[in-house]
Amino acid sequence: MKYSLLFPKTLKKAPSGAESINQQLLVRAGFIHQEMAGVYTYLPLGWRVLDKISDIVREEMDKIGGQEMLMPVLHPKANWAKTGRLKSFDVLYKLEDVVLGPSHEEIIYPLLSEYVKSYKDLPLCLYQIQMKFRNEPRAKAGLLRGREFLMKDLYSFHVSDEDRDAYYEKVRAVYIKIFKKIGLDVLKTKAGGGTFSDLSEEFQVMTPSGEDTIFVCEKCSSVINKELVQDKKCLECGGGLQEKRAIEVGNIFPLKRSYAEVFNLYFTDKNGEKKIVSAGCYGLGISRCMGAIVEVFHDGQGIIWPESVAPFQIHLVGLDLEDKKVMDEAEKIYKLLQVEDPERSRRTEGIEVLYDDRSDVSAGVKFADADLIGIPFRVVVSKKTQDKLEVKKRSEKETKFVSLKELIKMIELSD
RNA sequence: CGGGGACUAGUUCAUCGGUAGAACGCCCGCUUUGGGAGCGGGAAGCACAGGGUUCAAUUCCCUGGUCCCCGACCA
Repeated sequence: MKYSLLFPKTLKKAPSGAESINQQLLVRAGFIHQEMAGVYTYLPLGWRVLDKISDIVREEMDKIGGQEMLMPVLHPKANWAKTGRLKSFDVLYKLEDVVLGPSHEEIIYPLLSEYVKSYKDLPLCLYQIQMKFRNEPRAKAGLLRGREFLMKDLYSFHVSDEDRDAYYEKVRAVYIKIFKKIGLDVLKTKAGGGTFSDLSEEFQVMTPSGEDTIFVCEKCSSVINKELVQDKKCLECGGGLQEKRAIEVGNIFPLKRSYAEVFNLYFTDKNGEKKIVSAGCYGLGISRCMGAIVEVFHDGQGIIWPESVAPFQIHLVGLDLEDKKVMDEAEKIYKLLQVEDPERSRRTEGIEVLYDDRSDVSAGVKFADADLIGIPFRVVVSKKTQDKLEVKKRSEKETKFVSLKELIKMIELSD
């Protein structure tokens, strides 16, 4: 992608009102644009990041037998009346005859009750990645608490609670793997289950800017959400608890039996007996992860994307482009990088490169923009670089002069 | 949903009871290119909306809206 064509350009200042780090940097760097409180447009750069995160999530969901599909945003109001959540789910957006989906039990249970009849139809693991709608009384902190947000929700259905619990363990392990892949260290946290279940487990990213309060046991280091804390004592070992701030990026629930009862989700087992289906639901906030990553990975100049989720791998900066030789060299490198390694294909054949081809701005502007946008590798081509490339990792200070081959090797190794 | 703050050019802000100004950005020209360059010129505004006070309101007062912050809430 040529920077001169990229929509939109960076901003020197964040709009007033953008106070959280993730909002300031994502808005200034041109990843998102706020439309209302808690509602954002994902601009080309931001959408690429969401797409990267989604792809990682998909890959792992598929590995544990998940099948991706897409359920509707508009839900029949009657279904929500049936479960009682038309009233109890207090952040539900209600329209005249429909509600906007904040979660999809009210869709997937009736759906499955039409198809699942036998133990042979189970287990079944279905997921989607979709915008969710929740009328938060106070949307805040950029992408961390929106009223419209991108989420992956997986639902699993089983012949027994034991089978469900075994799968639940699997999902828990995969979640930790996913968060690690996208650069986030998470803590598993015990929490309440709201309208879904009695208890649940959350995945929390510890950071001072987090908007959740969690408690970490000084003795056994288990972690508990504040809603479960009484007397500031650990539930596991009775040890003292330390209060910390964190961002909840995932939440998994063994679902209440009542959903299956309400929507008549039963099956016939081997012995011809009618049995109730056991289920779990597993949420992961894709857009919130994007915000959390920025909260964790940034410095005074801008964002520092982990390589796995960066919108591009290389930010190629062309300087002295009025010099035809330099310009030709930069263009050549730009093209070579993109076709050099077809194994890395995603949107383009080869490495994803953002090429700053502008000839009407100073070097300083280009460097400042590169730092702000936060692509992992900055590669400069200029009069100085001759037949080498000047490479600097966004996360490091030193620059190195390397050949094109060495650069490609660097990128492959760091993957 | 309680408490607080804000709303003026595309953006960040200044102004102030007497009909609006800078910087950045944008457009044109020249100059310039290793950390947000320089000079000159230009375009750019129903001052959130409605009501009041006043000879006169962007400015003071009231109501509403929107956004932000603190709390409550948060599957």
